[in-house]
Amino acid sequence: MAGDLPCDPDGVCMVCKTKPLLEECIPCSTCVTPWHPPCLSRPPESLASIASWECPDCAAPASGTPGKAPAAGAESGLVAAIRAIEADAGMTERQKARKRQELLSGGAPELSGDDEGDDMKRGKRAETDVLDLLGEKFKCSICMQLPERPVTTPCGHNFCLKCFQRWTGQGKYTCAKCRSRIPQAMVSHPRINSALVIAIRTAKTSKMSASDPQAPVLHYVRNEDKPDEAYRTERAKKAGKANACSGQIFVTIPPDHFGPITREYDPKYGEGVYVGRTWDDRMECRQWGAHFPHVAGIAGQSDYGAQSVALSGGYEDDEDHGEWFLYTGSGGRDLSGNKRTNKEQSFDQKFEKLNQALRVSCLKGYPVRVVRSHKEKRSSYAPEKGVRYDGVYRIEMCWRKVGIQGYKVCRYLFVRCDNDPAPWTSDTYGDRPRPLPKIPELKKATDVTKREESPAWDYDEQDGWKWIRPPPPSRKMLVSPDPAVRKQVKRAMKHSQNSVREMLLKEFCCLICKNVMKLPLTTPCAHNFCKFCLLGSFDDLSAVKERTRGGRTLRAQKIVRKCPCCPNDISDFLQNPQVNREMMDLIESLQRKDEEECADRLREEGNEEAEKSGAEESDNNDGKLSGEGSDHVEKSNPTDEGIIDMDSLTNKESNAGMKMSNGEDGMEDKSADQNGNLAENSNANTFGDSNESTFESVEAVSDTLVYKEGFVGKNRTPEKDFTPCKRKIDDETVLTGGKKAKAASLTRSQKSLVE
DNA sequence: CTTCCTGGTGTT
DNA sequence: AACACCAGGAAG
Repeated sequence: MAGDLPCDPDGVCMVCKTKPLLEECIPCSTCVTPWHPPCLSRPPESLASIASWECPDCAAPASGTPGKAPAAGAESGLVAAIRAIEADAGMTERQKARKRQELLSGGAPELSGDDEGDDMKRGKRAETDVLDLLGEKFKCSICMQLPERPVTTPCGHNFCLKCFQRWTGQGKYTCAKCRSRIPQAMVSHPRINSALVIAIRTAKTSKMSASDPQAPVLHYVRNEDKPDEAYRTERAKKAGKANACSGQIFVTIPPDHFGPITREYDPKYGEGVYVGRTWDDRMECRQWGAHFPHVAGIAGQSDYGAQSVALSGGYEDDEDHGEWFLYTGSGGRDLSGNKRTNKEQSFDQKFEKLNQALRVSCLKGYPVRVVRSHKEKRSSYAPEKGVRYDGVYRIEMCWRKVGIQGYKVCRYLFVRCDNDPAPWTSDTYGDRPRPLPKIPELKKATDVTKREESPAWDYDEQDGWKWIRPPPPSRKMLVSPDPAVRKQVKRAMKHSQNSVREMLLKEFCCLICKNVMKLPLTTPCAHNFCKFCLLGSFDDLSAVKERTRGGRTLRAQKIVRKCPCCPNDISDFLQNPQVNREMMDLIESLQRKDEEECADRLREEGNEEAEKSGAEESDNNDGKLSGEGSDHVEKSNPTDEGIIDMDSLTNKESNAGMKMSNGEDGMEDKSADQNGNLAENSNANTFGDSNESTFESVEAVSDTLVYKEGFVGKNRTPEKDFTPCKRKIDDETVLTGGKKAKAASLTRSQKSLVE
């Protein structure tokens, strides 16, 4: 059984290491990977069965995630379709690969509504280009497909998580492509390269959703006197962010809002909280409404339902399988004194309070938002750092059982039901209804609760997941929607439509210099950096400290070097870091294309400007943002410029970097880096003015709002006594680009303090 | 890594 | 007003 391996990309059988002729190999009918029959433990019996032969990997899919495969009924059709593609002599290999991908990702992309504007069409064309590029550049070296849940080895090769795990599961601890050793840590805890995931997915899907807000009830809390970031009151200055107060709430959902936070609730950027959105900490997550409680894992009301949960490793009974997980209720612990958390359980959990709230959501079939925190160390699906929004799940059933610590715990089966794919997959489409996984512990469960009525949130063949019955009305309804807010939302939504390539390039940022990576390295902890940035951030790269004393060499001492983004020791990786070639190729192709498009756009805009420059001037005099033109200039400039500037910079730099790469190491690179930063700062300054005016106008709008109650209570006067919570690097705000306005680095309250 | 310990915020 | 809560620095 073990030991069955396919041929590698060069056609060399991974078992016998010979290179059989192509005709000698048989392709798997599903994944089309070639295999060397003499090396198979169970080769196909007859000639006839070769045509429909499935490789060991496809025939025995890894257990675990349910429903990942296409619907059973469609399968035979799928296989036939793939074979038809393979048999088509009129297609090049690339075209075939492309077709296979389309099939496997759930059918050809439907290009609906061709009546969209020119912009949209260009967008679509760009995407398919990018998808082509991806298909060319990125292949899991085992299955030869676009990597699914990609992981990157220290030697710079990319694999599907599953292929990788299958490979290492067979006791192979060397790279399937280059035979370099794979470190044990990566074998036991492979990390998904999320930058790659997002890139692949952005290329596949168009984020330009057509959802037109049909007058949602906008909830607005009076909190504009709060700073943008979490802060601490005079009294709370002692300890860390634990005692911070929340900054502004940016979204306009009521605190008891169920389901996704869509763009119409986001007057700031008009994006809403998209799946995969990550924040530094729980406070920031709270500010975007994904999960309001700062400490608690469950947001909800026992008589009403639970809106969201956090998976952050607080309860050892939790079990995370990505698309579904088993969640543990809260309570059962002694929290007397000022303990926030106490891992020790000393009594049984019951279905009351927040546990009951979850049960209500289960019974009603409400969507529950899920955030995962980096603190959940046991899950492969947890983010590397911060807190990430992973979409909505439904609680299919709940029960009680005796937990690991011997007391009863409440248990919930969460199953994903989001229209957007999860952050760890490069799927194009979101979830489809999937069969419930087998839960062995159910045998010993008590108080088993299942939903009787039809779920309020359910799947519709046409529209995907949606409210089948109306969502529960908010009990904290506050304001009548102000037309100004709606206008603001609309404007923000327009601006959020970045071009695919811009988004992609943003994903391929070096986490140190924040520019698009050149010579990208992927650490075993799945962080991406420019080679020079990473190497340059360590002054001495020798593996060990050679301690010499009196001419004698003492025992060498290993040096620990932490990844700049996480506490992992990457000193082994630094000994022989290999550039992720595939990623580099892709970045370079993207940059080339981006230049082309920029040129295109400039030409077009030049024409447009010329056409209607007369009309615009009168608009601008008004000062208020009336026309799209002025609007566009004001708000999109900072992001646009930032990106364009970044690119041109990187291009210059990468040229320089390439030439330099022959010569000596980090010195030059560092100076280049500094240049980059300098340039960026000056850029920020240059546009500071326009930014500020945008800000003021936005706030002026907010101030006109009516409110009944707010989050600011208890006579708190943050302006007078807050200190902002520490931020690591100032330019972090700048670098997140469009997400956070650059002006945000200086909050309004801070400004007033300065004055 | 573990332990200590602060005093936010929503719910009861 | 009391209570509960899957934080998060800092120190050991």
